[in-house]
Amino acid sequence: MSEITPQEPAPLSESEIVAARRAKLKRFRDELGFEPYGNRQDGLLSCAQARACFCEAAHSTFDASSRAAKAAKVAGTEAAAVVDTRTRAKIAGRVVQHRDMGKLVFLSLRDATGDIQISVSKAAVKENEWELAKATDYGDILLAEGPVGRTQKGEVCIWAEGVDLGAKSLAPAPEKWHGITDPELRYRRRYVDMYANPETAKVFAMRARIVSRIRRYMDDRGFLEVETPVLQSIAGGAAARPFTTHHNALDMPLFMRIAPELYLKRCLVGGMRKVYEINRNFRNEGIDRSHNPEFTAMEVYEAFGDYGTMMVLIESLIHELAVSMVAERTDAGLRAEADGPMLPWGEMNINYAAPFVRVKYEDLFRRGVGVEMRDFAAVRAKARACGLHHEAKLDDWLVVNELFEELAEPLLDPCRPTFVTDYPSAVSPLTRPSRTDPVLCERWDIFIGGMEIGPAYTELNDPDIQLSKFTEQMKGADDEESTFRTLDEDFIDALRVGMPPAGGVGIGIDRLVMLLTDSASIRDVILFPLLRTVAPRDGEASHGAQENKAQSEKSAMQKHEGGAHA
RNA sequence: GAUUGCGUAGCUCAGUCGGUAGAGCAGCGGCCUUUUAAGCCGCGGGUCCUGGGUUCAAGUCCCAGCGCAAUCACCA
Repeated sequence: MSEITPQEPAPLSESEIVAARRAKLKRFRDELGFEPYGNRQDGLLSCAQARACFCEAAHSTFDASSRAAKAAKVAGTEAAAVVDTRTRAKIAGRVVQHRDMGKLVFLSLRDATGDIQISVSKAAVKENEWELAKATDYGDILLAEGPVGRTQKGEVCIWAEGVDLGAKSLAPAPEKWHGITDPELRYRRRYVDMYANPETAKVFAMRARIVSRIRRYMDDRGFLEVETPVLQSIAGGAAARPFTTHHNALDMPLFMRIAPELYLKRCLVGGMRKVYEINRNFRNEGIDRSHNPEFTAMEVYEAFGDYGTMMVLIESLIHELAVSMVAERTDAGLRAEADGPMLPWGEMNINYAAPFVRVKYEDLFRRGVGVEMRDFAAVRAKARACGLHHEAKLDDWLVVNELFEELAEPLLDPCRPTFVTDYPSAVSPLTRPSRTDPVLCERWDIFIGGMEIGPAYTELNDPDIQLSKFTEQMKGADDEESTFRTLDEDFIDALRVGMPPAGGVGIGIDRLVMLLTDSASIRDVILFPLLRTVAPRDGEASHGAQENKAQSEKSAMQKHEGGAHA
């Protein structure tokens, strides 16, 4: 790896900007004696820490005493020594501003914590350091060391007494004011987006804290975090198309999981009382503002709980997260309102006050559709009146559900988190029917901002009912679906061993992060969202592209070999 | 998968009725020791997404394709 000798491959198509940067790299190394790709550095402060080092008293003491010394020098009198008690800081950051005043250069360096200005004076640094500061490009990573003071305009500034090169950047930098705005570029070159648009980096820092708070919340309540297979020979636990893959040595077809559900339930059978997994799922389906083919969810199961247990758990979790976001996002002028934490989401202002709204499916249906959902004649009449033309082909309950989605769901207030409870059994085939009314099942869905954040169930743990429902479901699957649906007999076996009654819930973490960080698209909260690959143009066949090609050829060969060995 | 919109310099964007391709930033050369998107003087930089077509002439009009976005469909 380290044996690659530095050289100038300089493809013909290279732009003059890149050529200029390469020339500088060479100059920094050969003439100025800097290592363009840096070395270990100890004792670095972050930009935010360095800014926090500023002390007004030390600054004014230094300012006064150095002015006195200067005056004394002019007057030719004896002066007291300059008093400098300013804190010194050593920082590293990417150059995002470069203002060259002649014999004084102002630079803004940026790291994940923010920006800090440094000033490099010709008189204060070594000759080669001065030349480096003069010639450095936007995007280079620099190190600076010196006292933390202030400029005449009041900006906190490190008055550099030493400058070093952390890493030379060869890439043309984005516009220093607008950053990059083209969403495609932002997703494809996220590493540029992250430094050019500090908002991006901020969202991902918030995401990390949200996920960490979720973990702490679950851990504090005695839930055990587990990890279950991503590669599954039967992709169960949800109705979705899986991605397919293949294990060479075992010569076995495999699926990427669409849900961890069936494995987490096995954990309950094994004796875990409370489990959760923050899990990446993969679903081979369309992409839009709230769907990415791989997404993060949290699934939770609690033995001897039910869907009500899960409601209390999730309501308080989301409420707590909202409270902490209000506290954290002071920049957005947020505060805890008397009637609950409010967070903006696009044009909306969502009120996370607990308790959340609760509405029964049947009641919402009555309000939205205007007829009783169990009165199928009235339901069908209404469907026809609404122009639901394929109504005749549908099962009664499917018509109910279509009308519900069309006419009742829009009644939900997107600005209030809402639990819709007690769905008809017929539309949730794998759910346990209600103890009091078998037409209904013990399930809720939580909606926030018009998005479905997740469902919860009182889990089905009767192996015989589970088996017959699975079988029934597979009969209804069309050809394409049935290719992916296989009866998970081992799971039925597990239920036969005996699974305690349980409540379970799945929460879409990406969507929750969208809401909490005011992000419009799921791609804004996923670091590297899936994009179509784009063929490199002629003359642009870069190193990376060739490598990729070589790699895919290699893996194709391996696959071939795997097949041959079988 | 369908519909609509967008694709112009490294980046952010103009480009009129079809008539020689523009600006700011970035880059290169010069000046400048307190700037805040610093400023001033000068210079270079284009596969107008790709391929066809119409036309004397296409960044601009038409067709097809590619990519992205939005909406819908599929889907939790």
